[in-house]
Amino acid sequence: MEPVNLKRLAKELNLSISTVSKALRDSYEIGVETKKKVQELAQKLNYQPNPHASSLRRQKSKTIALVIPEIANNYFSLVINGIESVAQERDYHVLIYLTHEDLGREVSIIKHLQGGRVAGVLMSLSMQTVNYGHLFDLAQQNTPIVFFDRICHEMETAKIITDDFQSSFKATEHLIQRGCKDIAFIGSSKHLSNEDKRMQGFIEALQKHNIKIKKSRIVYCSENNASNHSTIKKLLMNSNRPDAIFASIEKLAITAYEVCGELKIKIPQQLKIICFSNIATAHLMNPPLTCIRQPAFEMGRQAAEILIKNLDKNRTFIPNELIVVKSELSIRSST
Amino acid sequence: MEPVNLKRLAKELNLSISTVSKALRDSYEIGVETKKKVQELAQKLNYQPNPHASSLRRQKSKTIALVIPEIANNYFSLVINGIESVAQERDYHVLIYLTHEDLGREVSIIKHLQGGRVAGVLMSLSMQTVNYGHLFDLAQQNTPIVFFDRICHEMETAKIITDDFQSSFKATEHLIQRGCKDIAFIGSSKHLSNEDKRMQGFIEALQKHNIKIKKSRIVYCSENNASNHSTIKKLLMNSNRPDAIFASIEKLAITAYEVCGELKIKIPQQLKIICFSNIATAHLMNPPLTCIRQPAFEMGRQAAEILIKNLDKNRTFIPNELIVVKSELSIRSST
DNA sequence: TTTATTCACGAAATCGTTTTAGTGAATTTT
DNA sequence: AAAATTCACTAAAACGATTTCGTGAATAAA
Repeated sequence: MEPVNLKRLAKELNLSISTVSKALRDSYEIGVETKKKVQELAQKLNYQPNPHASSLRRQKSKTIALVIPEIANNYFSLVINGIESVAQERDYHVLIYLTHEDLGREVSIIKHLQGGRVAGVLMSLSMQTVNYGHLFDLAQQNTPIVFFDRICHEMETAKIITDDFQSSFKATEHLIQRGCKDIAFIGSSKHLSNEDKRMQGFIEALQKHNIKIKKSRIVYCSENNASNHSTIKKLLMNSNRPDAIFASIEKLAITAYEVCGELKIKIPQQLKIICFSNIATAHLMNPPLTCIRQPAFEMGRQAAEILIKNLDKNRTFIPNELIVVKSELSIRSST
Repeated sequence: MEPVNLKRLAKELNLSISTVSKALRDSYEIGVETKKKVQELAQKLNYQPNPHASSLRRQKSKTIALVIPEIANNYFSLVINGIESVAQERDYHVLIYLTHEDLGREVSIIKHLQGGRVAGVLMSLSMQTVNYGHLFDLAQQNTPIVFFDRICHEMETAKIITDDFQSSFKATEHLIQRGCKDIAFIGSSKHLSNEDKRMQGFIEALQKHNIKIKKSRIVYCSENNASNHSTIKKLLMNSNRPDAIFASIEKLAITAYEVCGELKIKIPQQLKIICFSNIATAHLMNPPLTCIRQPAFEMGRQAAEILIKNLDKNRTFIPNELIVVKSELSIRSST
């Protein structure tokens, strides 16, 4: 079966390849009659331009890469929804890559992206990412990166975050108002930009209410579920355990629920739990989980929109910009 | 900054482009000394072959498309995890497309894929997909499709499913053993392959236990959450409501939980609920949800493996094959 | 010693599109 | 009437990698 490409269309219409190409892009150089003929035949034969040829010639592709730590995660799933909705509107394509919170994989993925496979990158850093050499390399090769949620402050580009500090502050105050005097903050990684803000918000809220900050109440977990479980269990088995847990990510709150089940600790009577989360069934949990809902979809949309707008303008460098989308506190029975 | 491509490497080493190309692919035509030199320089300059040029020339790309109905869904998230793990091993890239359960979008996405953008497609049909013209078109253009979960029986290719009939049968028997005499089956779409199997399993289990099958107890919902809510509410507000609900998908079970909350129906005392689901917090729900866990990750892996294996062998047609991966019943307090 | 074969490499075509630089003919301007 | 401009189109050169077909030199076989 003969392929349907420009050559085929040209031959069939007794025109040159360039005429056909221009006719399809509605160029002023081509007569209206000819244009119509070409477009009709293209339609009829269901001509689809070869994206590789096009990308090669134009030195840019209508493809962006999405690099995220994991996908079995409500936040990132919703982000993808937002990104995909913009991509589909704008006729862009989205490649997906998972780092699994592993710096090695992140580096290797970014390296693969250096060949010009994609026009731009949307990214949320892995927990382990402490230096940004690979990202600077990519940017230097004229592939712009837009960060969301777990951003890289050191790079000049657009970054979409939520109001981590404010939300964390508010959440902590909420716990204090509920009578908590000894709150533990459980974070996922010392290196992440948003973690840091969340911790700061937590600390400042305590300070404002004259609650002493104990170092032992700030616990960092890892990307390993089993070790997180034992870390939290150790925290809660102690005779003077905290009266509340503020988990910076959903996964840790879930682990905390599990540990409470094992240790027969009653939520919220003996321990209140709050966390940043986009879990869809928070209101159906036992007890319903109070959470700070991040505007995941909106963050995905904004990140994609900024990146694509710049790409469409042939900008290879994206101006520094920090966009903050507000999170929302949903108070439920766990606090 | 000069780009790092074959021309650049060739110039720097005083070799021809073809020699460099062959050296990098470890061709027998090139001397060991030269090979080493070339590979070292490539390493040093961090040469990354241009994927578009390569794809254009070879008339195939190391990219596959994943077309799924939605992503904010635990099943599909886990499937992606499986697919991505294989893709990363095999050095393939994954484009992601969402149909949002909409046939129009599905058709448009598949059409876009006809230009040879991808070497193959992994797919789960939308709820609305009743005819398969667009898919046959794609297959005819030598782009193989592997289906998973929501498959198209009419096409000759590989299909990965779970044992929907068996699992459904078992789940129904479980409800019967728990004393249920009037079970309602809530399905998501009449058109889906797996829905049908699940319904069959449900019916045969009832038949085996001599329970009369009432047509009114088989309810079909849609892709619209609000209308599903009122459908289920209507079912449960009735004075002679069923004593159990078997939801074919997670979303419907969640809606059922919500309706029970509104109507103050106690689960499992007044109504038992069971469903196909991959929700990570099923054990933390109130009450913990009994569910049939589909082997999502494994299904994703297998689908990707079959597709990629065939692509690597330059096969454009994938032999008919039906692979069944077993689901697992997790009994919890909701039944 | 002559002929074949292997070795190590290069020239050039090719993939399908885009784009620059024309080219005659028709039309308009001077 | 000559010159300039517009119109509608074409030829051909990219883009970067792959691959076929050579080609001289060195080695092996006759």
